[in-house]
Amino acid sequence: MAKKDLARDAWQQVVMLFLGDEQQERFHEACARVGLPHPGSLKALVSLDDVEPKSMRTLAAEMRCDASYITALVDSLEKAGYVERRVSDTDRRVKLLHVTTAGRRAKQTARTVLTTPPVAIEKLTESELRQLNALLAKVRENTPEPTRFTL
Amino acid sequence: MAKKDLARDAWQQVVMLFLGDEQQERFHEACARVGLPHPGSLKALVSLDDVEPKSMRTLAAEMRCDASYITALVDSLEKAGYVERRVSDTDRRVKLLHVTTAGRRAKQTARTVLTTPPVAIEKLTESELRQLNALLAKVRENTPEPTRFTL
DNA sequence: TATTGTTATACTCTATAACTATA
DNA sequence: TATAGTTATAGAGTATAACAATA
Repeated sequence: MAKKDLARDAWQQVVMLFLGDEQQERFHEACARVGLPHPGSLKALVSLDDVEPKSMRTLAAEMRCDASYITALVDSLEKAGYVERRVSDTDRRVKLLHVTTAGRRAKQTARTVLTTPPVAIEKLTESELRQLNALLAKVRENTPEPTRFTL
Repeated sequence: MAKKDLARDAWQQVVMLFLGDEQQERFHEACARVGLPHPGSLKALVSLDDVEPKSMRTLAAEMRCDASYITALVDSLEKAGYVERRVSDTDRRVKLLHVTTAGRRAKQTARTVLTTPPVAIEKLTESELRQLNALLAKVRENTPEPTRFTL
């Protein structure tokens, strides 16, 4: 088989695995666990850095959604006590989003739910898992722009 | 590292790869290419079998959504000429969804878009790709219920 | 009476446009 | 004048409830 087809096959299997495991339902479960209303707000929380605050605008760009929606998302995050808006010292138009301690805890909980592997993966042997990890790590190293958010 | 953690790591990498590659945008692109209004209708089309017709109810159960929404999705698929509703011979309440020739072509187009691998995967060597494929195939063999839809 | 599919309707998620405050 | 964020509003996507036809 041509190399191109091998690559396509590999990705096809990833897609099917992912859709088959219903990661979408995982996302909803994670929302329920941390008490957030919808996946958007959770994605926003996960997109924020624990120590380096981002402006609303930056977050909107990263999430590729409208700024007005970010307002709504951050409202729910603030209501849950997971982030604080603080006016920037250098530009008073800008609001910086600080993740609170509770926010960090919530992220950790979400991370645990989202990265729970499907049973099929756990059935691999230890050495197979090591191989798989090594290959996936290599793929991620090759990724041009690193993932927008880190789990 | 414990085996459990290796499995979690592997899955975490899959999740990040998948989200990083913006498979969601892929889905929208595939919709545009085959002229369907939204991901829901494309997912419905891809969930249908080319030869074995399914009832609306069955499709609703598989897609885990309300029957009334299936009505809307199938409306758009029928408008695009990709499926036909045919009343069942054995139960006249039931409508069976037949994929048309144009529908099969559309599925093939969508498949091509959705399985296009991210560049990072294409950078692996041929032997690494073979290894990755073999491991992923093994994972999919272990999957308890086979994926709802096959790309 | 129970079930399949449809219609009418309402709710949730997300975007566009108009607005306020600051630069 | 241009930019950051908010508010008001509208649109898309999805569900719930009531309904018609068939079982």
